Amino acid sequence: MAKKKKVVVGMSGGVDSSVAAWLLKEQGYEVIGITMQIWQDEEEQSLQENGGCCGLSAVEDARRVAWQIGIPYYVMNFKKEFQSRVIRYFTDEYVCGRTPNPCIACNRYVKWEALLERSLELGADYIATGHYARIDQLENGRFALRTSASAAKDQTYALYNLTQHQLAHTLMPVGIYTKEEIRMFAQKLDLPVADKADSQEICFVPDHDYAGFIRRETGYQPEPGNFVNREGNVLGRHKGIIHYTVGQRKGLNLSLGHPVFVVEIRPDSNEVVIGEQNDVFTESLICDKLNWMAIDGLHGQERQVVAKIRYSHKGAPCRIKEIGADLVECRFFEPVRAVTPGQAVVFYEGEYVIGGGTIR
RNA sequence: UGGGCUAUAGCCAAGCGGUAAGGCACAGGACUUUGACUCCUGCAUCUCGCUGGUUCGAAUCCAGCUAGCCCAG
Repeated sequence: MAKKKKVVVGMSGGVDSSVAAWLLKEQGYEVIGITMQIWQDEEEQSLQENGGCCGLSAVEDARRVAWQIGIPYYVMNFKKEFQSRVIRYFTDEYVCGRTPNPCIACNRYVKWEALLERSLELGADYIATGHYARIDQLENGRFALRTSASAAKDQTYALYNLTQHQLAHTLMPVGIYTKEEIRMFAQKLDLPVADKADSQEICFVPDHDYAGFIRRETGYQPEPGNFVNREGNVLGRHKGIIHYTVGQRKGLNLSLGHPVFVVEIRPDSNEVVIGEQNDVFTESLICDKLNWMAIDGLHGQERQVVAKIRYSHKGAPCRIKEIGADLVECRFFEPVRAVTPGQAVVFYEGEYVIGGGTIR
């Protein structure tokens, strides 16, 4: 009798990963539940009612779910990895005038790199999560993310940076279902987390004050500077570049009679450039730190793809081509709003992620 | 210290005797596993620079005062 494949499921305490664990058990895997402790202080559980994707309310909920489903459950400490690969990256990027996406870094380096390696060491064959995405092995032998069966809840964007090795050892059992279906599973199973709200906001900044977090975390003191328009005229004073991102309207405290937006952040001169709605649209971008998925590179070829430039972007058709080593230019057919340095751009062909990079 | 103009919420600004539009900003909420965007709601009631007066009734008319701007000195 064939030995059961062993899967470690990362359980956040939310509905999705809870149902994922159950689905895998139903499918005949030997399932082990793990919650990754990544940022909280143990005593800090009090403020956890809302939880993040990685909250610690988390542990209580996940433990109960695991017990209910009948799988072993453990908590593993990944604070060190999270600190160096997510929090430091996050604060560094803002200080440099860029806008990081911590979830993407967390996925690649913590949820996968760290959890997968430890799981493999423990004899697991796969790790699994509750992400709304699918993984297929293509004819060319490569593994690629495929959009979730329900377009309304697709999380491939945040996962574009996974490696071939990581994808080869990953299962995402909820990717073929809709959120509603997952909740129904949870209700039928009478899981305590069936009605838990979706996570949102940066999990390690529950009060939404990320600038305050950067100050407390690093001791960095934001330096006030000028808001300028494209002609270089000073429009007002800003609170320090970490408070802003391209496309931002709120919080500028600029009353010019009509809405204005951040169009550029200049860390060297400590200026934040302000423009009109139109000024925030551009028709091209350049990205680096590429990660190829369905293909292993462009090899000098141009390709027409659909690119998403932020998590909630519907995607825009464009043409991509290499313009240097680890450098791709992306030209959109129609201007896109608020291309933001530091954010990821992810390329899709049909339902597959072919790759992506970091906007520079 | 001659003449003229203007003083309405944080900013801009409607209003022209009948019981304070709108925009921006701001706040709260929705949306969202990042930051944003977007949407919804709220936002002048011993109130319209101050003090009096006319009137049933004034931000709107009158007088004086104060402040700022412009022209002439």
